[in-house]
Amino acid sequence: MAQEQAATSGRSYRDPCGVCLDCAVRRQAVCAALEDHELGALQAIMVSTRIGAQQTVVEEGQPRRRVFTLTSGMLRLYTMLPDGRRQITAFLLPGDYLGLGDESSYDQTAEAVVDSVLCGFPVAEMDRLMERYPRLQLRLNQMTRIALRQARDSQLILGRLAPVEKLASFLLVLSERQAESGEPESPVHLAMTRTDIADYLGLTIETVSRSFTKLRLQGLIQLPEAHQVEIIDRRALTAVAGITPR
Amino acid sequence: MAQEQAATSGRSYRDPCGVCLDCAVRRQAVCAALEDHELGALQAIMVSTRIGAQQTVVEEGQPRRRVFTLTSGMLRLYTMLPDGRRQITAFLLPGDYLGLGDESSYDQTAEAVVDSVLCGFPVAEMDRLMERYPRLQLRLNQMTRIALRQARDSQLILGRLAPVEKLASFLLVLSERQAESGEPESPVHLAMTRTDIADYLGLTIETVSRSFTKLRLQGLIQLPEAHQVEIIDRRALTAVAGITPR
DNA sequence: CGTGTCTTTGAGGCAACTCAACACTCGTGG
DNA sequence: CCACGAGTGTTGAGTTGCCTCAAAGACACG
Repeated sequence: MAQEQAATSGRSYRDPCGVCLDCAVRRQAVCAALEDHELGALQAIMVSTRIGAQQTVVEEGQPRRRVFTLTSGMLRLYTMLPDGRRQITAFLLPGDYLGLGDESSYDQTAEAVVDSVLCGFPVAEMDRLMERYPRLQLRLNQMTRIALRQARDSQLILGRLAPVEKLASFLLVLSERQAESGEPESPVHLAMTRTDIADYLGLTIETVSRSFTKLRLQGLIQLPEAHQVEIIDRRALTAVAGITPR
Repeated sequence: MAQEQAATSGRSYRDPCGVCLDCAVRRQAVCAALEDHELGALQAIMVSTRIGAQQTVVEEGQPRRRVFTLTSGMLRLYTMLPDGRRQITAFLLPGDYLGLGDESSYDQTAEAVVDSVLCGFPVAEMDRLMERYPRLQLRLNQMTRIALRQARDSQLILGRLAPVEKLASFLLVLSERQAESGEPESPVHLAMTRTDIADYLGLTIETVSRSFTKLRLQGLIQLPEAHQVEIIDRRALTAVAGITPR
């Protein structure tokens, strides 16, 4: 396992050039709740952080002092059992918020899947800001509700779908999220490894690999590279998934 | 399947005698956020509803017009696949709130496991009340965060635990929740059927039954009745569960 | 060019599922 | 009072499919 190598944080700094106004996730993240002229207040408490792939952002059990918006890259959120079994509960994409479910301490570990950039906010100052701008609070609640729905979708996938169905629905969700970010639906880019996918879907890497092969042999997808999935027959893939992705 | 028999609501009425002040879940439910003298506002929009076992409270897809606090009994929240496979994502106990994750329409079906009593609130009036009492809003957000954490715990259980481990952790969680309600920890009362447990843990009823037998033969539990579980060796049961319940 | 990581594929075993039968409880009605 | 049927839970036998173990290919990096 490579991700145990480092728990160090990346370099932090007041972002010199990238202002919130020009941010790539300005319309997706928490900040979407604020008007342009209100952004300064958020930017004043914001610290931009770059983090390398496989590095830990926050660790389960640590005091929850900062919350984050992911602006680029990808994070995995996971819980680990004493014997090493791991369950990834979510992949965070740009615009997503880190710290939604946590109370006084983080209850899951967050690691960067690839090099990522985060906006960090001190919890205390964020709380003050939410009192000042109630819409910020409302937006955060909405994002928590969305996360809850996603977690419950995941429960269905983990509990009742067969391996191929799990993978099909996973690919469709990724495809949808790519589309939401303005990228094309079809060549789905898998930033995570097969191990990550397995630990997200409750499978072994071998079963994940075999499921990819099955979908490929059925002509539903193509795999030009291991991390590039071309969706050939979306309708059939949806049928295999058993569920209509939200 | 018996639960398809009825989608009718129980009788609704302004509760004549039971006032919020004397409510059994006054300190656990949303209303815990309000002072005694503020309760009247909540009670004014509240409609108490009795619902029989197996009856549907809200159905997936319906417009979310009312939200509820469960005051007695038990609900199951579930999603169903077109082919009949079912995943129960949560069991709601007295004090729990129904409608946390939903936006404009319910995204899961809620059914009564046993005869239950609910406090119903029109969404529009509840929203107005939350503006008037910000603490109500905060409390609801906190409950959503708790639900999110529970859903993520469930993801771990579904994705990475073996059947016996799943059942052990399920029993421990129920035991804990009983204790929170002031009841004894040990004879855990299982209001739901084996089918419900199976659909919650991602197993078949036979595997659930065999797992009960395994725990019993190992001397960790006793089963005087099918719905009564005496926890004999809590430490060993926790070890089997693999996780420390929150 | 060797080393390490990641992915895929193959072979075999075991555990959970499927199918089936039986025990038990609880109503209902003869 | 007992026979009967429906619903629920347990147990057994057999099968399927996922996991385990193993190996080889692909690729990046030093």
